[in-house]
Amino acid sequence: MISATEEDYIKAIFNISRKIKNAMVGTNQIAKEVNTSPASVTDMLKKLKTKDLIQYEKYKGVKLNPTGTKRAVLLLRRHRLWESFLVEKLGFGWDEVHDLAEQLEHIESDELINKLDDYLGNPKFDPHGDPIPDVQGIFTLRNQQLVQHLSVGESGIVVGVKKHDKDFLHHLSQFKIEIGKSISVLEKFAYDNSISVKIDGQKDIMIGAIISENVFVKKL
Amino acid sequence: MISATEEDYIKAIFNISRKIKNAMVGTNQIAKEVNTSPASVTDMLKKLKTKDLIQYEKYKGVKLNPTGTKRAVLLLRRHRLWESFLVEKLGFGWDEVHDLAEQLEHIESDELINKLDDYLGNPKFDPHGDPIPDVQGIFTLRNQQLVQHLSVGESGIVVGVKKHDKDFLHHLSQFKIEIGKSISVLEKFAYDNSISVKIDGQKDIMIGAIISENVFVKKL
DNA sequence: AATATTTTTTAGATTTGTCTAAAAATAAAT
DNA sequence: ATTTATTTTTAGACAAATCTAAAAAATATT
Repeated sequence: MISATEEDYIKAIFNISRKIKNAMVGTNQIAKEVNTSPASVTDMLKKLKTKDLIQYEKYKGVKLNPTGTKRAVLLLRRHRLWESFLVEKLGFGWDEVHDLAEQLEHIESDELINKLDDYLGNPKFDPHGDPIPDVQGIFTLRNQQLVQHLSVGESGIVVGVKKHDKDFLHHLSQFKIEIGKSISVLEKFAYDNSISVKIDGQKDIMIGAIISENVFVKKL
Repeated sequence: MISATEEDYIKAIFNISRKIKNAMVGTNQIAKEVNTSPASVTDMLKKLKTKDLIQYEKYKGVKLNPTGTKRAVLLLRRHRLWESFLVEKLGFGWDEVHDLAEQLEHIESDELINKLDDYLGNPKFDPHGDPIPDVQGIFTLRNQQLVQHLSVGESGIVVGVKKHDKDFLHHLSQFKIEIGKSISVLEKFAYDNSISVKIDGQKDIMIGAIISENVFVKKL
C-alpha cells in the first residue's frame, strides 16, 4: 500500500530527476516540489526507503529504484489519461484539468485505468501533447522541435508544450495556438526573438520568445 | 474543508438514519457502519459538531443538520453518477462498481460532477436503479414494488434492488435478472415463498424469497 | 587549510484518525 | 428500586505526516 502522499513524493523525485537525466535528487529540491519543509522530506525518504521504492543514503541524495520508477510511470499514465478524459469527453479546457487529474491519479485500480484507456481509444498523447505511457510503461516518441527553431518559410503542426502552467496555456488559447493547429513562420526578429507567424492559415500574429521557446511543432 | 474520512462518517449517519426516518443515530451503529471502534466515533462526532455538520449531545445520539444532510446528498449524487459512468461508459458490471465509486466520490469538484452528469445525459437512476439526486439535491420518485407483492399473472419491469452487496447482484445477473428485464409471475408457493417466473419472455425459472424480497419492479 | 555557507538531518511537538482499557451514563431486567 | 447489562464517553497511546529550531555534514570561499 502506497499512500497518496507517498505517491506525491515519488512523482516529485521522478519529475526532478527527469530534468537532469538519472541524477541524484536533493532534499531541498523535493521540499520545494511538494511544498513542504526539508525536514519532512527527510522523514518521508526514510519511509520510502523501508518500503523499497527509492535508493537513498543520508546526505547523498535520492534516486527512484526500478519499483519506484514503475510507480511514477503508472502515476503519469493515470494523470494523463484522466486529463484526456476531462478534455475529450467532459469538455474541460486544457488549462483547467491539471488539479483535477492530480486528485484522480490517486484512485487505486488498474482495471479502471485500463478500461479508461480503452474507452478513450488508447491515446498516445494527452491534451498537452505529452506522451501517455501504455500498460507496459512504454512512451511513444515523436520528432518535434520548438517553434523557435523553425526557419522563415517553414511550417509545422503544434504537437506539444514545454511549459504547463495554467496561465501560459490560457494565453496560448487566446492566440488560437492549440494542439493540431498549424504555424508558419513569416519573419523572425533577432532583436527580441519575436516571430511573425500565421496560425492555421488564418491571420498573422506576432509571438514573443516565451511562446516560441515553449511550443513544440512537428515540421511539415 | 471536509476530509474523506469525515465524509465517510457523514455518509454512515445518513445511511443509518434513512432506514428509520429521521431517527437519532447511535455511536455503536456508526462504528459498525464505518468499521471502527465506538471510541473513534465519539472523537469524530465531536469534530463534526465543531464543523457544524451534525446535531449532537453526548449520550443522546446524532443527527445530520441541514448542512450535513446537503453534503450527504452530494456524496450520494457523486457516488451514483460515478457508478453510472463506470457501467455505462467503461463497461463494468453493476456488481463491480461500488468500491471504485467509494473512492471517486471523494474527488472534490462541483464542476467535474456536473459535467459528468451532463455527459451521461443527466440520468435519473443509477445502474442499481437508485435515484440520482440532481444539482439541487432532488430525487426522482418512482412507483415500484417488490416482486414478492406481484400476484400470479401480473408482470413488471425490473427497476431496482433492495440489497446492494456484490454477491447478491452477481447472483441476479446469473439469473439474467437485471434492470430493464421483465418478470411475469407464473405461480407462487406459500410453503417457502418461492415463485415461478418468466424472465424477459424467455425461460421460466424458480426464484427464492431472497430474490423476490429484494428486487423492485414497476408493474405493467 | 581554515572558515563560512548551504544543505541535510535530528530532536521534539502538533494534528488527524485511530486504538485499548477503564469509567460514566443510560437502558433493561429481575 | 436495585442490580445487571449495554452503550457511550474519557484517558492515554500510537502511527502518519507535518512543523520549527538546533545540530551535523557537505560544499564553497578565501
